[in-house]
Amino acid sequence: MPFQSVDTRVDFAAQERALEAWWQSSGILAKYLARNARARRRWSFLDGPITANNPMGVHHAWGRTYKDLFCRYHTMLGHRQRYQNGFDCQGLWVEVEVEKELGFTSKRDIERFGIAEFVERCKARVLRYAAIQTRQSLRLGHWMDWDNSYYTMSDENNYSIWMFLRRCWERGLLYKGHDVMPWCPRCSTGISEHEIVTEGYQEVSHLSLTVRLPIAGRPNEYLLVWTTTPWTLAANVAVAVHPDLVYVEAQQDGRSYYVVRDRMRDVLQGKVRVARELPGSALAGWEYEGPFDALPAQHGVVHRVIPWADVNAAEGTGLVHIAPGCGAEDFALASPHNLPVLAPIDEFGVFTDEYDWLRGRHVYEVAECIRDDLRGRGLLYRAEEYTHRYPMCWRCGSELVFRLVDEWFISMGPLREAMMAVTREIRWIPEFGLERELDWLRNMHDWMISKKRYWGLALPIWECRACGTFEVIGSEAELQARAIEGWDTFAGHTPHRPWVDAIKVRCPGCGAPASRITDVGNPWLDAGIVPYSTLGYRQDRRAWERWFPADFITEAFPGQYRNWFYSMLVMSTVLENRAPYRTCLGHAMVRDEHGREMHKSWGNMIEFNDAAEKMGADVVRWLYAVQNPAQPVNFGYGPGDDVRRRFILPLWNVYAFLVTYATLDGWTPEPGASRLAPGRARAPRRAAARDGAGAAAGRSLLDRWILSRLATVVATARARLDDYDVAGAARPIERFVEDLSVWYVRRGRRRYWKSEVDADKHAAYGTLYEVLVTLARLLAPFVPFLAEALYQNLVRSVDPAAPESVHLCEYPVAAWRRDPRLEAAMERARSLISLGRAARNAARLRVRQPLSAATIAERSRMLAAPAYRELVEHVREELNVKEVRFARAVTGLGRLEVRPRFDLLGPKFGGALTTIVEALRAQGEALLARTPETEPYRLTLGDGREVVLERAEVDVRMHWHAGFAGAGESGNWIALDTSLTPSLVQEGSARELVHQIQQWRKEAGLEIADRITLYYPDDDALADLLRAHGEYVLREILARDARPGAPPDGPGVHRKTLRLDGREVALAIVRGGPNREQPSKAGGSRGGPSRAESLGPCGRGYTAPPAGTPRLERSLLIDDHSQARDGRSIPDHRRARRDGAAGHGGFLPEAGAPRPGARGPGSSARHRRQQPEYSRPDGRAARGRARSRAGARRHGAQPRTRGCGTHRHALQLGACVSRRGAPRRPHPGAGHDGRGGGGGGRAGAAAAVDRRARHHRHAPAPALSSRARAARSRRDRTRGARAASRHGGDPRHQGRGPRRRRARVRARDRVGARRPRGGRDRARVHGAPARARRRGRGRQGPGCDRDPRAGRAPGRAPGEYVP
RNA sequence: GGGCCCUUAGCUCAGGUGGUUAGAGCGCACCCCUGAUAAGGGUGAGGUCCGUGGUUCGAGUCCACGAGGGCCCA
Repeated sequence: MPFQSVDTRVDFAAQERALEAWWQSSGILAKYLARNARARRRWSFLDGPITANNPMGVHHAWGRTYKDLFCRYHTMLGHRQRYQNGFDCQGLWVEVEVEKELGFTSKRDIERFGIAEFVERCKARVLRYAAIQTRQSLRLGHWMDWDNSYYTMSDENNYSIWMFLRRCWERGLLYKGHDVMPWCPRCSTGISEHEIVTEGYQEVSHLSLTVRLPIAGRPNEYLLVWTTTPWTLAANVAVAVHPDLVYVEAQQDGRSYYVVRDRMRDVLQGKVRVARELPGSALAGWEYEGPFDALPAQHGVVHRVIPWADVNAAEGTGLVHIAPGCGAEDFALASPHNLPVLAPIDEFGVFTDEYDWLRGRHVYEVAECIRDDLRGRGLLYRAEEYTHRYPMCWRCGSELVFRLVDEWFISMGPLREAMMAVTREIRWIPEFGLERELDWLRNMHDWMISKKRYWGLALPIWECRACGTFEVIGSEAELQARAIEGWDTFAGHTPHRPWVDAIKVRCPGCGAPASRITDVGNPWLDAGIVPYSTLGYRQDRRAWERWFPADFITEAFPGQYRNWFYSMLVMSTVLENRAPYRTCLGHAMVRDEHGREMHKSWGNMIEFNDAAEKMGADVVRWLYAVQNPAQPVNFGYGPGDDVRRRFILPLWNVYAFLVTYATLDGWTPEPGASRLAPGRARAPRRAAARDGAGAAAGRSLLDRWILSRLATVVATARARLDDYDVAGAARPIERFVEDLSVWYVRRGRRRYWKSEVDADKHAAYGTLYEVLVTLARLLAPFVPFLAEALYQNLVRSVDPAAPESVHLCEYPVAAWRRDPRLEAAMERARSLISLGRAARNAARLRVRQPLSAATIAERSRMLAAPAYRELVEHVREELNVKEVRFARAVTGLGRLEVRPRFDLLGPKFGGALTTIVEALRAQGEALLARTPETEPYRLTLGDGREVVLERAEVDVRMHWHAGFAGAGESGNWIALDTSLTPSLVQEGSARELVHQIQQWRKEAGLEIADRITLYYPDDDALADLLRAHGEYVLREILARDARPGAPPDGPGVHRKTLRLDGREVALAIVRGGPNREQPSKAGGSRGGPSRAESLGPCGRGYTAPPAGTPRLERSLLIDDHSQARDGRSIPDHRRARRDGAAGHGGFLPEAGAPRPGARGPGSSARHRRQQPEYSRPDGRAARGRARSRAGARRHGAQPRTRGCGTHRHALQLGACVSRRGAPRRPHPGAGHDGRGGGGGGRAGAAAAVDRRARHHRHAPAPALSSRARAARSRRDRTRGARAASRHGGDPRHQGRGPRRRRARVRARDRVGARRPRGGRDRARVHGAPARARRRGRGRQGPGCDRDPRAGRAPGRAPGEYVP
């Protein structure tokens, strides 16, 4: 059965939905889960539970991509797994959302509503969102055993925590503590320290009071204290001073105020007089009258001044109001100073009975009353608004207060060392995770595990009201055994409030009935127990051991070092003193595509469902896969589109290419080839043997190269995935796909087009097929949908016996022969092609013009080996030359010039320089030839002396012989023979004609398969061209015939005057015409020589689509973009390109004729007519040209001229690239970009000349005139200033010149001449110490005369550097 | 105040254990190709690798100090 046709314009999201449906209907997921059910080797993954409280976001998709990827990878390796997903169910975050649903504002609402009903609502919400998240995860392609997810609200999870707490209690780690802690009055709960994250603080404005407190026994003397929380004054018991700071007694209006000296001017308004200075220690021990001594709670409190080292003089008065019941630091002072602790507010933030007139008032609303009361009693010094950062409730946004509470804690001190030891056993990725975790452990406080809420773990602590004894119940069985009442109420319910609260047990101390404390547990207990609860620890210890510890966990690391990673460490250390996981991969946060945090309110949040539908899940996954997990990812539709264009589309197009041509050729893989991916796990060796089995005969070097690359990338991917390095695997795969697309397929294309079916074509199909099938398996864990789409068509459609899904296959092994030499040689060939193109660019020789030869001079002579002749053939074809030769040395193609660096040698040799210059001129080439690459030059002077020149101290440049243009890099050169023979020119003209007619065909609206007849002027020189190349031309343009003379009138006749070789040629094409032949790729001229081959290098092998071209091919080939298919608008720049192509395809329209696509009066074609020097005989494609000219006009540049012009036939083109250089376009700096021209005028012009001179890569830089030097100096100042302005005007940045210059030097090296040594060498000033040398390097070049370091440099004439 | 991390092109980022001339994508300029075409390719411009000092034959990379930013803790 043949392949299914492939659309290159696939809707990936729709395809993903279809595949998901197919997986569902075919039960593939179930088969995947069962695939390794009996495997001996296990891989244990433990899922960090996702909070099932809202739909999942794109940030969850990052971790879920990792989770799914590694599970799939290990599945394909044949490892048995549990595939269990987890949902986090209990906790305040769920309560908050349910409260919102019900419109509640406080805990009282919940109690009125009924705890039982409220808890049921919480459960229902969790189940609802768990289902939603499950669906979303499946959309992401996240395959887990979704019917077997764990829920932290399950009985097993809760009872496992009971077991853990019981163990803590038995070890004496559990205690009830009093603490002053951040408290949310609205939620009526304490907020643990690690819940007050940075975002938990906000800028708010509070009423701040400065209060004077009368000192006992010192009439008219007052302590001045300052507070931003007036309500805490009611609980004041002390004032703290720093014993070592200097305080003053300041007199004002007949009163004395004590305040720290440094703050006196800020605190005291108006005139003051300093009576004396005294250390804080002198104040300590003084007693004073409290601000609210009349309140019942304050009865008997003696207010004292106490010393405290943490007092500072940065704000306030230097005297700190202390209320131990209202602040954590204050509370810490209570015990050492024996201070009473007053707790003024209840759990709702309301003042208690002992606060008299404040009783019943809310802490949020008393600031003004307190101010007024103090003012009325003459104690207020000042009141003002004060803005500061203040902690807020992370759930409801209410301001937190500090409150004295009873809470339950696990003491961490005894666990600290053990936990740190356990932590060190774990592999942390990124590595700094270890330090972060250890740092947290070093600093961790006792863990507060209680919360005064409703929906959560029922802490199994039963406390006796009578005697205060408490105990911890460790299991449901124990609870039943111990229950003395309430069991009937509880039985049949989950261990949650309110049902479990009904149970009473007998106090072991006094025998009285003890009740459960009403607190629920910290939710991190719920998540931390899962290495035990989900693996059956309580049921079967041996079964548990098979999965414990987890091989791998992964979550977002901000937060989890102190949350999930941490709570698992605590619980596992207590229970088993073992690490609960072996490898912990943390990843950073998701930000928007501009790097900003995502916030709903900022409008830059992307919903997961939107991302999946707009980008596709594979794009989302790949975007995460290539990301460095340690760095925040910038997520958005822009980056998603990058992924699509960069990776997904090229891969898809290669796949479509194979399928299209294989279908046309009727090619199918050999029977063995489709068995590449068996479904059952097998020993790696056998898999390896099979992966390499397709190594058929007839494979070209190109085939062997791509298979070698494939083997390399497969090996890399496996090694990186084994090391939990996703990006390390994904990035090389992406590079491989690029190689496959832009090199293997592009270079190999004609092998698929050609008519005959031979071994080479089989090898081409077989190789590309093997690569793609392997890629499908390689990519299956990364992009499961795309991989499946490829696999289903490439494998399943031709081999029903193959595994049903790519996800049931084995992961590929690197079985093909790796040939590093071949890979290196191919790199070399590609590099030489790139250099050759650069040379063509520089010589203004478009690729369409064939040249006679290219000559390669290679340092290591890698390509000259007979075995690599095929690679040379690629070079030849890509560069469109008739022949590639090898030269022993590049010196035969040009003259190497060795020039001294006057700026460096001058200071070194002084007057002797002239003899050195002469010697260099005389023996330069010989010197280069005999000096090994890494050694300095030893130059013999005329008088017989030898001097040693560092490689940096000379410039080496290449002057190509006339008729050559070349480029080199790293000792490898390629030179093009630019001489044109009439025959070459004619061949180029033929291709030019074809090119123009092809454009015309498009413009005329001809279908790609339409046949035409060409009519041409009888007496024109075109006849010669057609005589020589007619067959080629006709074939290319799909013409049945070319006829001299005028065409008949009638429909389907198109006339046009083309511009060819500087002449205007009036042509006509007519659709249809006499039927001369029916060439057909599928069945036509098979057996004859392939068109591509018969044409030689200039024939690009145009094979006509057959008469009955199948629909599938047409969908791929037909060039009809007149309508956007789905109504999407074409981006402007693309439309411009399209219009440009249709409107003026490199020829001149007839005079006066309106041109389709012309865009207004300034359009390029008209401009061209008015500026004949623009006319180009070669008719190069005009799109970019038109744009560039438009751009040039905008920038006021002159039209460029071309020296070769219409006489190009007769010219030896080498003249254009002779040592004086071809006429050039202006240097971009000379006005195009508005940069270099600066202020215009003479200086600007001189600067432009200077730059242009330097742009002449083959021309030695002229010694600069003093005027040019001055001009450059001015220009450099401008540039420096501009650079400085980019850096906020910092003059340190002005010396940017050297960098720029180095870049220019490099560019020159590449194209024109090469100085075969490193830039670092250049800095090796003889005898100078390293540091000075580095400075020396930085000194050369423009801008250095303003370099503050320049004065320290040995002298350099500013104009002497060589650009 | 302590710990950890970051700072490389206009933007976003790569750059094991020190080693030729620091790279990619996007953007920009120019060009090519027109059978992957709502594409593709090439060439080029653009860098004080945050700064200073040190170690070293050699530092983007190692060390110290400093600056700015982020996270965590106090």
